[in-house]
Amino acid sequence: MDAATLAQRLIGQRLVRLLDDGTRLAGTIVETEAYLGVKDKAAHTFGGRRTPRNESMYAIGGTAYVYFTYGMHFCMNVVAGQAGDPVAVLLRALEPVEGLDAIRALRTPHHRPRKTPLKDKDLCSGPGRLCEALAIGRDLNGEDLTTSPRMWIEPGTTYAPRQLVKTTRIGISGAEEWVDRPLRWYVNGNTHVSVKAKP
DNA sequence: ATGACGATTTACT
DNA sequence: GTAAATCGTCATA
Repeated sequence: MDAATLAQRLIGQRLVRLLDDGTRLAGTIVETEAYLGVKDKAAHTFGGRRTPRNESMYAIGGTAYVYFTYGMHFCMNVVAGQAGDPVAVLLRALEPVEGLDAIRALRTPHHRPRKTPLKDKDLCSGPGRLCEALAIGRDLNGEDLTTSPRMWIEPGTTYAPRQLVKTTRIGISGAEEWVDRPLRWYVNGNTHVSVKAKP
């Protein structure tokens, strides 16, 4: 499937994470971005670049591509294409629905004390935040979401196409003519979305 | 071996 | 709004 189609279909579905201790965490996907592979200047695989880091983008659709960035955050993608076609969808925000207490704890590590308690809308509103919230790290890179006992996708809330906002992607200022391509989708009015488009 | 740079988040002014 | 935090990765040498 192409990444733009998958990005829209993932909105409303539920990302589920089962921790080793049996805790079940989950959130409804409310914001996604499509990365179109070798032709997309914003994608890690632009021009066919293939390295140990982005290797799982070349895997079959349904694989997780988890990478580390800015020296401190993870981001998670769902690979969209056939094996060898490195297109994927970045998950940018979830509306947390299961395991809120555990999620809050994961988002408040002891080495990073908080001045004020986190509001619900700040728990999973960003690609780095949602990975921290669901304990998604290196060990889940390359995970097959269609068979994994640790992380998978379930049906969730159904949103009509007209409830989705289609706009530009975030954090890709160096991508030249791809900067303005509308390849980000989010649920209109949902408070857990990371960055809203200008009205 | 080295250096520049992130598909970001947080706190502070 | 601005800036700091923080380090794995990759291209260059």
